[in-house]
Amino acid sequence: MTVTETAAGRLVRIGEVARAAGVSTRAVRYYEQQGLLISERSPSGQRLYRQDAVTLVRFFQQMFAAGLTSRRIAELLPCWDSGHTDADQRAMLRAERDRIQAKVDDLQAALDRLDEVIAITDTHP
Amino acid sequence: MTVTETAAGRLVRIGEVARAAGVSTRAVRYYEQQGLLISERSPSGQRLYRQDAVTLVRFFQQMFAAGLTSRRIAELLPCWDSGHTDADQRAMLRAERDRIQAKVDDLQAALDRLDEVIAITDTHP
DNA sequence: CTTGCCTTTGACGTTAACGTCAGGTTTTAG
DNA sequence: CTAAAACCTGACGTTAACGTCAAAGGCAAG
Repeated sequence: MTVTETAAGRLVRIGEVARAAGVSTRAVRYYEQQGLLISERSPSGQRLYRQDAVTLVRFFQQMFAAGLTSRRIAELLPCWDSGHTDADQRAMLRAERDRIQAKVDDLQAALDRLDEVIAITDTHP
Repeated sequence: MTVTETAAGRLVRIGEVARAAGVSTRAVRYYEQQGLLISERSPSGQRLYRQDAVTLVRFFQQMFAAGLTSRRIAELLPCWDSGHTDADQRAMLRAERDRIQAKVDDLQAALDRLDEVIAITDTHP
């Protein structure tokens, strides 16, 4: 309990963030390099993250799974941080939303194709 | 109309296949190299495909979009060609089906997150 | 003090489905 | 016949999100 532990929360090292979020430390360093995470540094140079970094990393994983690049996520981060958005950001949000929706439709179509084949091959031993 | 043009259908060159399926000729050669397509060769060495190759290529595109690798598609091709499947193939079919379904769920979750943000930023100019 | 785990920077490796260029042959349109 | 368009093989380039290894420091426990 040092003087620096105020309402801002406890600071955690990279390993704890990685374990809590279910990713590698390499991934966390990569996110920081891409401008997705910010860290303070201990006197010896070790990264210290705020504990909400764990939530952020989980969110990044979800966006990556949806096909967003780290660049795009970085461009849209202000929408979460500040709640403020300009016209460009709103357009990007809708574009990504539409792209994901199209992808869902594609996947659903592929799923239907596979289910057809499964049904046929199951009744056709 | 040569003697070889029987009920098997007309043979088309790679460019026609590519255009009809909406891909590059490079992609078609790649598919053949991966064992997804078969071609006869003209006396001068040009690839000649059966016209149903177009349907196949479109199908490959759909499977690629669903995250299947060319290797996996090649392993499952007999399920379409012959209708016959062994236990391994049926297991693979279900595994891919489940993986795609999980991916759809992930995408839907990401979509909901984005829609939340869009709703907030739209009412919060 | 030393053992062992955690962290650092730096840099090369991976993967899949092609893109792209080079240099040469073939087919087609006129 | 000739020029353009299409085709061939071969081979290197691309991309994103990390994996992996190297060499070296840092930190609590016993």
